[in-house]
Amino acid sequence: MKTEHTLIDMETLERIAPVIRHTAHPIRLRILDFLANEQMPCNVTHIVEACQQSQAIVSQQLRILKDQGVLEAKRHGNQVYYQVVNHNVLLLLDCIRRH
Amino acid sequence: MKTEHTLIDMETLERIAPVIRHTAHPIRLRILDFLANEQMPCNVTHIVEACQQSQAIVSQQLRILKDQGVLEAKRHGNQVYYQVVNHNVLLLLDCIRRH
DNA sequence: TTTCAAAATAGTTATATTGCAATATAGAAC
DNA sequence: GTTCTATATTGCAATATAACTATTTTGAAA
Repeated sequence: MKTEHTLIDMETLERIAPVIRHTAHPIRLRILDFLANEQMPCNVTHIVEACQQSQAIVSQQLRILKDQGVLEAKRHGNQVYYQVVNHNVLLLLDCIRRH
Repeated sequence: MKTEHTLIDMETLERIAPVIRHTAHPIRLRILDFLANEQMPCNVTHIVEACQQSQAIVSQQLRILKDQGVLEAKRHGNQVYYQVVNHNVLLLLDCIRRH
């Protein structure tokens, strides 16, 4: 008896692969790990500290994650707070912890 | 009471991110999904069929996955059989199925 | 309205990745 | 050896990504 073959279709793979690919970057993973730990929206300054990278670089990475629909941003006066909205990508972090 | 912060260290992220990044590619995910389904080493011709791509392209993708330590190849006479050896990356497929 | 802090964007250069066509290698069979 | 089948590699050209510096925008406060 052979196991049923139901491969994920290519359209799905083509749609999701870029999200994972864009997420699989050291700084961006750090951002996600940090936000997941904090369990609340955090402002950019706070995230910059957690990453130990320049503000410009972190801001770029935040934008990439936002473009991929992984994060969402909300401005409160002077500051912008980011939070994870695609919680599936957090599975990547579990995947890494188990490595 | 605040939750303990133990972020994954940057060295680990820098080491693992490329593996995930190289895996997050439509054809390479398809290869993994196929091999995971077959549950046994498969030869290149078989994999090419599953991918519906040219032999050259599939061969390139196989090499990339091998370089990343995701797959291993064994030659038997004329043919080369590939199998998944880093089973952690299969979590990506679960991650995609849940999307 | 000037100033300041927070965050985003632009511009640039270097490097990596992709897809594809052509060619090469490895082993089996004759 | 020659031929055939299976697989790998090479060389491009196009495109994408990375890192970094400098500059700009935004909103708050003086």
